[in-house]
Amino acid sequence: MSDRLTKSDWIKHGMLTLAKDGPNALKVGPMAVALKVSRGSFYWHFADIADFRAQLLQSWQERTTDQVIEDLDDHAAPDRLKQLLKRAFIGKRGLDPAIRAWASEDADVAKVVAGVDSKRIAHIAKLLVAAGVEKPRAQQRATFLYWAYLGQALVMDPRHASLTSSVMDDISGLFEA
Amino acid sequence: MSDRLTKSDWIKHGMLTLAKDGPNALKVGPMAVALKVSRGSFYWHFADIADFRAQLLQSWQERTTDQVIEDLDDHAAPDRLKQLLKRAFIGKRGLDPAIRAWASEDADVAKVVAGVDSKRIAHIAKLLVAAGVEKPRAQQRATFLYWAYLGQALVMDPRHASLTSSVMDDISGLFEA
DNA sequence: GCCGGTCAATACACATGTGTATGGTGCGAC
DNA sequence: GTCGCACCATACACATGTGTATTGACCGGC
Repeated sequence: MSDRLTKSDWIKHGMLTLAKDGPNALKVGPMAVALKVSRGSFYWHFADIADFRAQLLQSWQERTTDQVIEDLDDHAAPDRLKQLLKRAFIGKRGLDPAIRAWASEDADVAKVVAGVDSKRIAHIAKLLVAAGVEKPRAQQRATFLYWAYLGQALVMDPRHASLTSSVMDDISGLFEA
Repeated sequence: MSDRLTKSDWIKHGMLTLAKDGPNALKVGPMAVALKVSRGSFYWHFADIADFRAQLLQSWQERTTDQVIEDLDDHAAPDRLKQLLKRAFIGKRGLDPAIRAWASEDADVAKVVAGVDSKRIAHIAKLLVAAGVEKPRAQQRATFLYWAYLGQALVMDPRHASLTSSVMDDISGLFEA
């Protein structure tokens, strides 16, 4: 085998770069240096930077929707909401902050992110309905809960970036009422 | 008088640029074009771009803390939480999205933003305590509420970017219990 | 009236990033 | 073995952004 790269090696490194240094660091030169190849490699796999960014974005989109489905199937119905909230609010930050920063500067990205937001909110609403909340109210509360999820991922002060498990019990109790 | 610019003209335009096109658009050349002066003007008022960005950031910081104080004094004690939430969740997006995107790429900015986050959370916690929630629980719920505020400002799907007044009554009721 | 300080235009040197063109290397098929 | 293709290096042209140095216009104080 060789030390040569594939298209998905570039994408993978793009994800890391995005998470670590933000969308602004998605430059051909620096990435090529980090991967210890020249820029010629990049332009063999991708037409241009826009092409690369588009594929990166699509890859993220597929990945996050897959994740939602996993979360959905992991637990029995009654505890699903509580489990989802715990997982969302106690776990580590993912790519969401960087993706959001990216979306705030690129309308195409914003469109994709909006779609993901919609699906996630719909999912939470379904769980709330299953927990006994009336449909319209569930829709509003799901929106609110999703806001909180997003905000949590984006708070800058690390002292306010996580909550304990028992606190989540308190809050998810509030919303199931 | 003259059509000449002052330092605060540049800062003001920096704010607009930040809100409209994100931190990435804070370039000397384009801003000079927009203000119909040459880059020579910029470099008379500011040492360099870092200087400009620092002053812009500080200006934002002072402005937001002033705003919080205004909000605090505007209403009588019993309704303060509800009013604050309504104002935060029904109003328009401010500079927060752009500032946050900026912070995700610049550690110095992140530090300032973290400080602002702390102050805002402490403020909400105080209102919750005044509404009858025990102190430790109030602290946690304030954090959660602030997450939601942030998330609201950052959701990309416009369909999920605001809630009606009555919904806010529902939710603020939950948190005062 | 001229003079100094304030503000701005212009021109330059430099750095970084993109994209292209062309040539080079290694490996598998045959 | 050599041929072709996949992958990469190198060199170039170009665009955009930063920062400096020099010069110039305007306005108030004296």
